[in-house]
Amino acid sequence: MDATQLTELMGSHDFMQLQHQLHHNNNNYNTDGHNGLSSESAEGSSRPVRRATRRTSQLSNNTYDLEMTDSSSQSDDTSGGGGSSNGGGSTTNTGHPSGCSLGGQGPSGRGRVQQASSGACPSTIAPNSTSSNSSNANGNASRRRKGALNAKERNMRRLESNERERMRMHSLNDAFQSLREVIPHVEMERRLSKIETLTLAKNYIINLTHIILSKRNEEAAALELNSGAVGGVLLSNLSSESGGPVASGIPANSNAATICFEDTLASGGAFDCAILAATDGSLLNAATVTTSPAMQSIQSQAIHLQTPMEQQQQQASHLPHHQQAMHGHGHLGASIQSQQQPSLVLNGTTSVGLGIGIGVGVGVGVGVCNNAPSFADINDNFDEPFREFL
DNA sequence: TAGGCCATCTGGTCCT
DNA sequence: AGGACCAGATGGCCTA
Repeated sequence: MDATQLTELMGSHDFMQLQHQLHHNNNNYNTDGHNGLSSESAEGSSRPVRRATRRTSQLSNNTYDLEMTDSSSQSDDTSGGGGSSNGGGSTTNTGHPSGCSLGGQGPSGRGRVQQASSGACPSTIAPNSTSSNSSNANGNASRRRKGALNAKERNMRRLESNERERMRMHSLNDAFQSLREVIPHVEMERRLSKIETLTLAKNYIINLTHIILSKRNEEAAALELNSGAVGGVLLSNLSSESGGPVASGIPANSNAATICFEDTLASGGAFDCAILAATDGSLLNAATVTTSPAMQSIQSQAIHLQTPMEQQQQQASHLPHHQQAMHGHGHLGASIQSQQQPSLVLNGTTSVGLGIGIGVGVGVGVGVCNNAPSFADINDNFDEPFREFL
């Protein structure tokens, strides 16, 4: 499937299909904790094959002369990226004759947590060796001899820095791989690139957000029809941190709202908040969107929060009904448009009461929902993901 | 062969 | 002071 097809698919917002494809991809892509780089994951994918060789430690083949006195001279020999790595297809550092491995570093490791054996891998770094050397010298660096010793230590530090950087990048790549595994995407001949992964993740989040809003709008409409109550969801427990979504970047008269929901997908209870757009007609029609179980779960939670009590509390805000309206939904009919409050917080830590109502609701034009400022005023790229996948 | 993507090295800067 | 972070440089691998 090429990028054009991806674009079309994303344009359809058929997340059920995406979810299906996600499952399919999860079966195809390597998830063995090796960053999807093993050769097994390379079936039909060239990148994993290539990167399988990259994952091997360059240090395994680097023959740093720690006795050299000029670190700049060694850099000429060791720079050049993957070129110095072994050409093996294994992910287990087969390049080193002694089988030394710097791989297997967990993504959670930060900094130097790898304890390499300098004895078994003379050309690799013993990450703590320097510190131990320093400790052997009673930590008195000022008394170190200048000249060759410093150059030697510089080389060692450079090697350590290289290893840390390598591990850091590995962790980053592991995170990318984790992201690939949780976002639905269509099957491709190759693995998603980093930029594709980020773009898709962003779009996915935005679409999820829209789905929640759409669902909420429908529910609000239903409640109004049944009881005549004012639609809307109480904004509860909205984070009021100064750097939070509400306080940052949303004009007081903007239609933008903030939604915070428990991330049921990946973060295990973390609270993800996203700034939502007031509708400008770009919102999805929920009836046309099928969602993944996780998304449906989110939606059900959203519905659950729409209680009459919450509606009453919203009414207590004394905001005119039409001013409480955040936006209308282009697909839901005029009777609903002036009663949408696309603010939904499922969880959080700090209540700010009428956060949305104050920060967002006030000043929204009456009955001009579709013409009101949208999130695009805040983020010009907001709508763009819906027009084009990548 | 050009371009895309990537891993790694490297030196500078920021942060604790 | 040392580690994290960042961006530039370099070169390999792959596809069109």
